[in-house]
Amino acid sequence: MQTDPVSRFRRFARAVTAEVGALDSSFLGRGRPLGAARVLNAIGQGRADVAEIRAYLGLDSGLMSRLLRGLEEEGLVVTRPDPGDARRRIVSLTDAGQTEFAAYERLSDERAEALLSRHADQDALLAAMDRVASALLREKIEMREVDPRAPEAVHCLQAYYGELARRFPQGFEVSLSRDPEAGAMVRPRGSFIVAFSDGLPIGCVGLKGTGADYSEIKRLWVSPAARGLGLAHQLMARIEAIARELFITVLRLDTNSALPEAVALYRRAGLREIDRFNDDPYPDHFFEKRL
Amino acid sequence: MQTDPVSRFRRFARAVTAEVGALDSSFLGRGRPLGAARVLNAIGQGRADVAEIRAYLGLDSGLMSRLLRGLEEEGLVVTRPDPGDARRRIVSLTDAGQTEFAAYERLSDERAEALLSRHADQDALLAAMDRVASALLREKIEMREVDPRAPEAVHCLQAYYGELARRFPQGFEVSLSRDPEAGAMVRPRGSFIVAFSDGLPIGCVGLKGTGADYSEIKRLWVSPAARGLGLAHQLMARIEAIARELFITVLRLDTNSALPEAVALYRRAGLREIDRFNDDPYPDHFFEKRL
DNA sequence: GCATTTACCTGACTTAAGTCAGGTAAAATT
DNA sequence: AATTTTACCTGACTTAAGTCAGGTAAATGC
Repeated sequence: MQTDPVSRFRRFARAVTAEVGALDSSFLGRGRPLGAARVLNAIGQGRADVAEIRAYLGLDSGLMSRLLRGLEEEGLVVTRPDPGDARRRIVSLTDAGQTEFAAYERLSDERAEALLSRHADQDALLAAMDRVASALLREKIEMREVDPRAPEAVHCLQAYYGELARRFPQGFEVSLSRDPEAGAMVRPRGSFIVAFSDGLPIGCVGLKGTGADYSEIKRLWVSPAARGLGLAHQLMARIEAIARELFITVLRLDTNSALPEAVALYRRAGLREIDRFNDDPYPDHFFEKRL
Repeated sequence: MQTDPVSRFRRFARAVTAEVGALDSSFLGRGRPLGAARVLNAIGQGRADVAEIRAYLGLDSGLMSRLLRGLEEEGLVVTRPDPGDARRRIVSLTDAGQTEFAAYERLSDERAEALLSRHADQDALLAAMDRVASALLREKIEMREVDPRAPEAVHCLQAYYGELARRFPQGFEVSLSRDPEAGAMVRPRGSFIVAFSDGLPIGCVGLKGTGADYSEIKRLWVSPAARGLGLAHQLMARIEAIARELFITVLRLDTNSALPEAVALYRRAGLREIDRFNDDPYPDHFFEKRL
């Protein structure tokens, strides 16, 4: 019986090999050997340093040199010496190279679309794919400070409000269109952080300068695809570090017992439970931390 | 922002390519070119017909011939003419070939284990991987009649009872050790079906001959990894076909409103709701279908 | 300032993979 | 029975990928 973890993983590998291999094969759709196509795409993704591309693709220096020359002869890339170190070379795409790279991207998109369109339960499938990818990439999660009105932030906040609406027994009213608190979550009064995993927004947290003698942590959310990876802790640590940068000395936050994992997280993170400090109807738990 | 389906799928492909590629590379761990190793493994998996292996691996007939001869020279496989068609050839592993194939399997297992061990949230990760694999392989689901006391069946039944225990407000008492009903779910009185996806049991259903003038459908279960693929319908259709084979004319079943998707399924499947026909404390919905 | 290291290039080579045009014997078709 | 098709084999060839031993020029270390 193939129910042990190793068998399950190997079954997964067998299942995705065919589909993912088909995606890779878009690198062969334009009459260019795989090696040259991979180099072109590495450059298209923004890699400019020859040594970096070589390390990324695991190529021999001689082979890399020949592949690059081939692309140069095709008129797709140009190289010039690194001004800071004339031994090194900087590569970039010409206009023709941009066009060719875009064609590869389109091919990949088309194959991905064709593969996906064969599946009826796309939402569930993509959710599971997000989960697998987030777990596999968990060491490469990147956090960026963004404006809470930026699309990445709005994406997270919509998911957050949607979840509140589902989980609060009394529901939750979304008033996202013009968030009155957004202005308080930008520097220098506050901040807003979005966590990305290979480009996909998977979590957020806000720091809201209230003008009073404390600041508030708001809208801590982690995508279902990324739960169990310790991301909420990382977000809390990061926003706390920013609070210190902004000379904030007292952090407060409120939450609801319908979100028991949030309550547990705040307790574990060393926040102290305090009395109600606002008259918001939703929260029933209140925390504080002095920095 | 990379939140559209195509970007999410491509992110998934990027994330798994590295890991799955590492698994594939176990085919290179024994000093044999990839092509030869793939042929050896195809034979080890039970493929015996040369033409079938050629089609499966997408090889040219000349190349296949040479790879096979190489393996023969290594003493790993033997070929003999197909007795039914002397043009065709049957390949099988020698003892040395068996040993070599087992070594490849061990390599793959070890790599899989190493990859998995790097992940803390294994249960959630494997659940998501099962879901992805089941969706990708949904056209290759295989249903087999098995004894309800066989390990594959017990695996499904444990999952089934576990889910009942979680979902019934009053809980559910598992008395699996010696299932008194198992004997009524084997031919000629009844039947038990397990659905497999590339070896993993992902669903089951039982047909219980009661001795009375009706038979019962019992223990319809679909793994969370395979929901949304229409498997429950397939299982119902299959068990109904078997009931006809056994000259059963009336099918009954009971279920509980804590399982709304089951109630909805039975209604959609054309079963008629009837009055309570037993004094089991758990069910509160009763269905019948005349064949 | 001089030796060493580094980044890239070049030429000669090997290996793996695959293609293509025949060829043989058995099976299927007419 | 003759023809065609099929399954496999063989030899000659091409291409892609990669390896290895030098070589040049710039940067670095002592």
